[in-house]
Amino acid sequence: MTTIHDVARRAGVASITVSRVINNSGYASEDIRQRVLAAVKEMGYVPNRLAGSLRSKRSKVLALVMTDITNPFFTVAARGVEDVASRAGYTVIFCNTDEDKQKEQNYIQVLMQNQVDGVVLVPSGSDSESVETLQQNGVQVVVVDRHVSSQKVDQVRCDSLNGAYELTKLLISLGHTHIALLNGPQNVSTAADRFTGFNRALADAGLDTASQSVIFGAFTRASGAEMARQVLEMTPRPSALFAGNNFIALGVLRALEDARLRVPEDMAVVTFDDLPESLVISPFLTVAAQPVYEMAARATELLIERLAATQVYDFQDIVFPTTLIVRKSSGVKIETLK
Amino acid sequence: MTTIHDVARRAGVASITVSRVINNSGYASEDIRQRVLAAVKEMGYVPNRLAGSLRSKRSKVLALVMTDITNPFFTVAARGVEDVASRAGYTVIFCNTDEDKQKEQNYIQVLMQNQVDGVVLVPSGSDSESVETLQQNGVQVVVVDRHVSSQKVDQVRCDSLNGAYELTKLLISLGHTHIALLNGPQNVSTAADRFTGFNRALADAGLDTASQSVIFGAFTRASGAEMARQVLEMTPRPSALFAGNNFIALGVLRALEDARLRVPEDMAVVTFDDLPESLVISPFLTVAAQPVYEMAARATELLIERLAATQVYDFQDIVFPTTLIVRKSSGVKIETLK
DNA sequence: TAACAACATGGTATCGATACCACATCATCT
DNA sequence: AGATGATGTGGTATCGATACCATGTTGTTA
Repeated sequence: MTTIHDVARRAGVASITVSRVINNSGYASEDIRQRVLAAVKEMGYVPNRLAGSLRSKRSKVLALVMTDITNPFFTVAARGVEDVASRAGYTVIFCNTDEDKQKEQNYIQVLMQNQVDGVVLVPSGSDSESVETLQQNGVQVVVVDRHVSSQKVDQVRCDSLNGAYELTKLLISLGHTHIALLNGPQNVSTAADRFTGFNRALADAGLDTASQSVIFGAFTRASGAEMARQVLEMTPRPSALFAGNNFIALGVLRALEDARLRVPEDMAVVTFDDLPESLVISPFLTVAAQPVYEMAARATELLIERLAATQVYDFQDIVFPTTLIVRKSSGVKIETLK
Repeated sequence: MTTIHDVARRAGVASITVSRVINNSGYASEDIRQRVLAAVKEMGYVPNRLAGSLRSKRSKVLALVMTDITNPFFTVAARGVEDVASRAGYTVIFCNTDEDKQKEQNYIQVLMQNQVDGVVLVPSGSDSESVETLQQNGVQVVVVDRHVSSQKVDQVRCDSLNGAYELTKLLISLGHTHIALLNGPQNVSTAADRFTGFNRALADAGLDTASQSVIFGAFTRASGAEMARQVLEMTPRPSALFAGNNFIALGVLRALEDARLRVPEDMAVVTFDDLPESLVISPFLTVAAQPVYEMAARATELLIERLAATQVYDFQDIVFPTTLIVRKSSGVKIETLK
């Protein structure tokens, strides 16, 4: 393979000059610039970034560690990260942990070994172990979507508590008194916050929180369907279901269809996260929508700012608001039906 | 950051010995092995792979360059690649090209700069430009799913032609004489092969191929819906639709639902690729299923074998058979209905 | 016109690991 | 006993780029 020295020899300059030209750093006369670029082209020179990063101690690579690539929520987030990163000259590596702590830690190790400059992390749990591991190794981190206990890291997320509060309040205002929350894992902050918001809305409305059904499962279709089946067998059966995220909602819809229950006539349904238009028959789910793209983009900006910064400064905790979008799935006022 | 030299000093050995211990290469007495591992642990040593790869000229990193990460087809393929790769000690980087030639080339450049050892490539077109670029830079390649014109590369794919032939033959045997093929891009080999298989089945049955509707679009839900809408306005309207892949099928189903057409009563539907159970209401699509996981795994094995090989050998072209799975969406014999 | 900044280019050391070679020691075999 | 090969350890050069420092030229300003 041709190296920077080969190019330099061909162009009749020093290798450091070639480096300056291809990186647009330092000065270079137009004459030399042309000669170098010509040599690069003729020889099909591809710079070896390993060597460069080794010396400069900056790899210009970021990683997005997320829990489920197949979820449109994270697909959109990935675009947000990549757009901002590539604009700043960074490459992004995508890692999928499947909500598995072990996989997450493995990836963290591999990323550190490969000297990534920074990590956008969607943690699989609420502890800050991965965050600390990275920081101890000099890798910058931003936590997105989910909150971790550490105070010493930038965090960007949505207001799950308030979103859940609003969704629940809506259902209550429609006359529902028995609502089931089909949630994600209890140790994930978004699930915990949605649980809190749910309870608070019930309490504020003077409803008994103890008599509501709350199930903690996983943020997957399969878990959503399974939790819905459990709920349908309860007596008395809830009149409304609150799905913890988009995938749980899809599972819920499937279980309801299997049980020949209509939405919203037989069962009201609301959920977190909007689904891209292409994934659903037609938009009809009432949701607390999160500005995913903006969240991911903002997180990446924070990360890059910190990488560029010459000194340390306070960690930020940014919370985006959710937007309540009322569609058909939440139904109309129960009294109206009677 | 602690380096291998720091660890060596702490353990009272030479750095090369540390290298041997952590890589399990060469000899090391039990005593020294313990001392080194203890030092590694105490100091939280994380090897710098950039340095190692620079010297050894092997990064132990592979890349999977695919066209649509959000398609379950590729999600499964990704697992196939990763499983085989990690078993052999390789890390995998995932790249998504969105069927965009430019993006593909950009990724290829970045991957070469970062010295990946090999690439599993799902090409966005049928030319072999990316393959050649990689090979010229000493990066091994295996082409998966889609065929490229080059003879000098390992290729692994499914028998799209025969799969399409069987699906079409099935529709014909059910009495359909006017079938529309809603296909992917014409310059993608799988779409082209399915087109050929489609035509061959029609010809073999003595049907006029010219009078059938064939539309080339994209392998997406949106395109599937759009093509279906076009077809529904035709006179005479086809009685069966052949979707070029799973996403096109989902778009088709949506368009049919919007048009209040029932499947299979009002319109028979068949497609390529099976969908994971979790994505559909209930398995009811008649499909030509492809062994995606096996295909991806086999491709990765070929790649790794070639990386381990000490000499060159003939390139392989492996073709997996498809499996016809008949479900409800293809309907029953038309005469039966009358 | 002296002084100083901006422009332009190169020499050399170095990042952190491993390749390669060298050199002991020890057990085993004829 | 000497040869042979497996075992065990280290010294030094090197991968390909960039950091840092040095040096010369040109233009500009007081």
